[in-house]
Formats: sequence, structure tokens, C-alpha cells
Amino acid sequence: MIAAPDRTPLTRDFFDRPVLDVAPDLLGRLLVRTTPAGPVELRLTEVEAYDGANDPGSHAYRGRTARNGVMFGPPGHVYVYFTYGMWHCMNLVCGPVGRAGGVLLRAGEVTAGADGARRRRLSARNDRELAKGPARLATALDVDRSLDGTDACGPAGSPVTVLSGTPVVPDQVRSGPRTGVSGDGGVHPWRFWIANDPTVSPYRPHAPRRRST
DNA sequence: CAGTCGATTCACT
DNA sequence: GTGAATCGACTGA
Repeated sequence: MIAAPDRTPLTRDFFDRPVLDVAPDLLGRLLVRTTPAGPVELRLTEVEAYDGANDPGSHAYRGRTARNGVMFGPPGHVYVYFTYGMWHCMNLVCGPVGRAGGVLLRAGEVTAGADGARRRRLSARNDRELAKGPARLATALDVDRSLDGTDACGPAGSPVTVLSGTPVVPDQVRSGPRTGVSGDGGVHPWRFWIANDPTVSPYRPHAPRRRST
């Protein structure tokens, strides 16, 4: 007999902590994305921490810009960025105003609303691939820049909410270098995932783009 | 204002 | 394993 996951929303206080504390604590939590077409629910299995101005790997490293402004705001909000000309990635803002911490949501297991996710993720060969990777996760959840700045601590039925779920015991948390992060930002073991979970994305070191001409 | 490249994914070989 | 796709943000002149 397995206890049902706790569906209590996480409070803003949960996110108002150092990002390195919040990130592993998000594993096993439930992300609920309510789209116009209906809700999709995900159990978070892989995340990465980005620690604002201290962190060369973070978008906030060189200060506040139009793109990353939300990360400098209050915790518990959604930061969405657009990259490689075609993908979106989703973060949850952590730490106090001005600290610019963020947790990149890298992978999860779709636990409800899989039909909608499958429609948006036609290249997925099975359900484990629906949200295996940050841009895949955002696609499965129908997340784009229009959600940037959304409060994830709002009432049920809000565009994005995070529920308590079933936190992972420390025993089952693994950590390692962040995926695809260039330069000095790649040295920190700030990627966290659930041991042996089949929805976790493969590790890939940063690969500089080859020169065209 | 032009050049560079990205917290990636997909199709192919 | 390799290369293409695709565009906006950021950089430095």
C-alpha cells in the first residue's frame, strides 16, 4: 500500500530559501500546469540549480536584463526563457528578492493529462520521453514566454502550481555536474535527480557550436 | 550594428 | 556520433 501523494500547494516560504536547498527538495513534487485545453501533471525527477550573480552558469551572472528580470523578483514565480531559436525552458525562482536564484526543471514523469502532452510531443517514442529534458518538459506542459513571471504559489487552477507530492528521501537523491553548461559554470555538482528513474535525461557536457562560414 | 552563440532536440549515418 | 535547425539576447566596437 502506497500513500497517496500530498496535494497541498507549496508555499512561497518553500521557495524563499537558498536555491541549493530548494533544488533537491523539489524532487518528487508535483507540477500542475493548467492549459486552456486542460491540466497536465508532472512528478519532478530532475532539476538544476542556478545561483544568480555568483554563478557563471546562470543567466543572471551578468546582472538583470529584460529576459532574466523575473529571476530577480520574488520567489515562487516562473522564469521561462527561449533558446536555440525554437525551445523554451522553465525555472522556479528561489531565494529572496534580488538574489536571482532559479531551479531549471529538467525532467519529470507525466502523471496526469498525458493525452495532451502526447499531442504536443509527437516525436516522443514512449511516455517516459514526454518530459525527458528541459525543452521537452516545457513543450509537454505547453509552456512559453507568455508564462514568464507567473506565480506558481497561486490557488489550484492557476496556470502553474506546485504541490507537495512525495518528497524523495535523501538516500535516493543523486547529484552531478550540470548538463550543457559552459565554462566555469560546469564545475558545480548542482544537477539533482532521482536515482534510477527512467525519465531522467542523459548527461551531456557542454559542446561549443562549430564555426560556420 | 554585425557577429556570436545558447541551461537543446531531432533526423540521419 | 555528427550536423542542422532557427532566432533573439547579449557583446563589444
